[in-house]
Amino acid sequence: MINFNQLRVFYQTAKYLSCTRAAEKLYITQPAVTAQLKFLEEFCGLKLFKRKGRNIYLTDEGTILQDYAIRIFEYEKEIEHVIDDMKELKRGVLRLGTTKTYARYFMPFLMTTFHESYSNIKINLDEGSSLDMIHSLLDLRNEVAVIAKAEDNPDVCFVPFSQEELVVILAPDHHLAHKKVVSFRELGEEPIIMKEVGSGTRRLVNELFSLNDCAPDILMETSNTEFIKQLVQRGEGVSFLVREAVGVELRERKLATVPLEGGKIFLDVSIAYLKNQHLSRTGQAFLDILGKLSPEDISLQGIGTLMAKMLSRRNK
Amino acid sequence: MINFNQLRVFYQTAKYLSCTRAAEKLYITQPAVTAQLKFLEEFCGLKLFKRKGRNIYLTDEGTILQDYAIRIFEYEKEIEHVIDDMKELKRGVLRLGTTKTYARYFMPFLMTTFHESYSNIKINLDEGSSLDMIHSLLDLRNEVAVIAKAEDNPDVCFVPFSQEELVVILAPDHHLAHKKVVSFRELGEEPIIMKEVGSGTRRLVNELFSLNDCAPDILMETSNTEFIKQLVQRGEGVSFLVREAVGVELRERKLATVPLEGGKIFLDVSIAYLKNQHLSRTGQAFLDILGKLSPEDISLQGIGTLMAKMLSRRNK
DNA sequence: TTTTTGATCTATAAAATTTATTTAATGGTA
DNA sequence: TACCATTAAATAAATTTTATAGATCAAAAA
Repeated sequence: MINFNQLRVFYQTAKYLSCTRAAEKLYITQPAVTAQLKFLEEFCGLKLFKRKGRNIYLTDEGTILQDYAIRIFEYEKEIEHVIDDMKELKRGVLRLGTTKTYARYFMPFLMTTFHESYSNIKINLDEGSSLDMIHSLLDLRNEVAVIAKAEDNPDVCFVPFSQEELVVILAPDHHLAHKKVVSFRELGEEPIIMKEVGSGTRRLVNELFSLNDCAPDILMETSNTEFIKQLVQRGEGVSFLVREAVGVELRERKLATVPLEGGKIFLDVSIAYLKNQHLSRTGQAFLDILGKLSPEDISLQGIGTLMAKMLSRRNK
Repeated sequence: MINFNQLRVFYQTAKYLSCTRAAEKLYITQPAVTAQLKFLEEFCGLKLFKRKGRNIYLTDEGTILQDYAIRIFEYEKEIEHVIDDMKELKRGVLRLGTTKTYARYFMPFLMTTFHESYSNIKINLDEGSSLDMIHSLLDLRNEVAVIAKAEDNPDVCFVPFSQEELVVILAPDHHLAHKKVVSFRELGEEPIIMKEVGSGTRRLVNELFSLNDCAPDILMETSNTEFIKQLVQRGEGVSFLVREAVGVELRERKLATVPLEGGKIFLDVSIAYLKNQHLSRTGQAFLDILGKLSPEDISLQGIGTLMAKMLSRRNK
């Protein structure tokens, strides 16, 4: 194993062909240089310098070694630069997790906002169900997740961030479609097309059904929102989705919605990260960006309002 | 300045994702690893590992740093390899000096012989007068020189190596060409074409003239042997050259020679190197090769005999 | 299943040791 | 004389070890 301290002393001495100069550059005394050079020569089993009078010169072996030393210490500079970059968030990775729904409807926006402040941080966006994303945090695959609180976990910290309205969707010609209001009990009679296990939407829907002392009659379950929309459109059953996700279809009357008895329901969107794990600087930076959106934004507002806020802030 | 010891510990720990394993590989105890990692993280101002239970994982920053560490320590291996090669004379440079005459007439032979034993050592052959070569030793430009002893120097060590016969050369139709024997006094009457200042031949010739209480009448001086031959051939004057250098011309009767009164004269060929300077391994190896030719070869034998010897030894 | 036990890791603190550096004095060279 | 390298002893700094604790996991036992 090469002693890099000795190599560094050699490098400087070879550069200036002077122990004294090398000592100055290294902020040590000159005898320390002589000593380290001696150790290095002993280690190599080679004379690296020729001493002539009060001057020193490289031997041929020394010259060969110098070539390599130069590369090593140029490389060191590079590493130091990289470390500084990472410290100053000029370089790094942010591993984010989110659900497909959010990924599609507002993550691009959050990412753009983050990217404006930290343009050199590579964002790695992972998608899956809310539960999958919680697991990805626990497995350290992701650092921050923007998800619905699908399941409580003692090791995960959930910061409420926004709320999304959840709406019942049905085919426009569905027999419930024209009712003024619909109850969970009524919906319990209908075949339900449910999001997959682990989904925050599913958790909320299940909760609401059991609050109303009934249970959903699950016909199918899938993680694919497009599937759900198409199935509902064909009248296979009814489902629940975030309003933002079906805005177009509702407007184009491909899908319909009915107000729920008891008023609107909302899905909490949270920022999740591990409790007992130091957040990386990039993760922290992302939270800071999100934090600037609150606290007013952490209210009963859908993402549409939130995005408007962010946009206005950006324009300032 | 990066502490390479810390980086090395980091490198091994990142490789095995285990402090214990890294400690084994580094032949230190595990707490030493933990400590060094802590120092490195402090230096960087970045978390490099995530601790989860009894395992550790790289953070993103750690992964980036690892890329660089890998390169550094792969490079270290390369350097160690180069050092070994130099030690084992599988790599290196031999800077040799010699005079034009020898360079032409027997250095190629010496070099080939050396190259057979040390095929990876680059030979750098420098040419000049004997005196030039002595200066090149003193200036550390060359390490070993094969020259005539042109001038004594307290810092240079001369090891007699061979002897070359020096002959008078004259035009075949020169009025002295057919004498049985010629004296220096007679030659003092003739215009002499002399080798340049610093030449070993010149020194010997001068010495011999003054031993005979006369001095050469120098018509011209040059370092170029071919010039001398042509000038002598045209009858411009007489000169002295090593017999080996004029073998062809004598045989073809383009030049003539006359025996000298007092018998043959010889030029000592010596191996010269600095007294108070450690010889490099390559230099030492070259001397060893030459040393194997002696001691019988260091006798009154010309280079022709010597080469025959070397050849025979090679064929064994 | 749940609990317990033992093995395995990492972390920490203090002491011991090794390594590097400084101080002071020496010697050689221009 | 001034400058630079070397040497040796003393000192400072770094690294490592020893000893110990805490956490987790897997297998064994309740």
